[in-house]
Amino acid sequence: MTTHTAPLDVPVQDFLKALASETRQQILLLFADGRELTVGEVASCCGLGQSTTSEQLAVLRRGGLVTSTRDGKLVRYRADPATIGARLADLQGYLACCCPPTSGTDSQPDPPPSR
Amino acid sequence: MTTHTAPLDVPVQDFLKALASETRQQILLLFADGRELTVGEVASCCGLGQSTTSEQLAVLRRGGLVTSTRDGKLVRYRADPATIGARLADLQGYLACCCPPTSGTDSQPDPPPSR
DNA sequence: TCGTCACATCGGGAAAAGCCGAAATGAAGT
DNA sequence: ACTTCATTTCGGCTTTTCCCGATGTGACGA
Repeated sequence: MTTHTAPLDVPVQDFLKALASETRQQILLLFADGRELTVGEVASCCGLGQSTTSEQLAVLRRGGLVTSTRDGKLVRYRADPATIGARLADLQGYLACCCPPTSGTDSQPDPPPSR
Repeated sequence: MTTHTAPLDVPVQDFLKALASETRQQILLLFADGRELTVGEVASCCGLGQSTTSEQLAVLRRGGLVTSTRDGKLVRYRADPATIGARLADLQGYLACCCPPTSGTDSQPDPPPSR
């Protein structure tokens, strides 16, 4: 019942870690509107090395943000909306223990910043 | 209007970075149910040094997850549900460009995990 | 089989994050 | 004014993350 201090499961941790990088955020945006991209395409779009891109995509995949499939000698990456939604819901559940009655699902326009 | 690759604003970045640390996740759980805690209390609960705890709490505050107020010589920290909700909503909006129709806005308790 | 192309994995160097103890700040109380 | 106590800020060390070039792996075509 009450969301009693559960240490936040690993998939959600990987989700957050994957998201907590400006480079990976940038990469993720390339997959907007269900676009599919290869490693090389992502690399040249971001100006990153090929190996770096492969690694970052692996982190995103571990975080459940993208999936990959082989297509010949290419590997196509795309966003994984289902898992993203699931992780997001898990995160909300985790944070619910801290924001009890605030209708946490709603979007507040602009609460005055504290600093 | 279409979710055109917007680079994710800084407050949300700070939110994600604050959340992407096991230590800070653990700290955050201490504030469940609207509990208020001082730096020293958090430190002894987590087994961290006081200076470390102060720094981590500062990161959480920058991320909009907690707020602080002085109370005499103590500083009381508590969760900031309003800002948390707002950042969460921003994050959902950001991710919406990748998860188009997945009912990402809804908070369902138990979506079957994909792994 | 051999070569090639796309990607993954492997060392390694630079930058950032995490943690600590020590010193500085701020707010009481004496 | 001085002391005390909680917190913050300051060096510094250790660990992790980020990025790269080089090497390994798997798939295709000649």
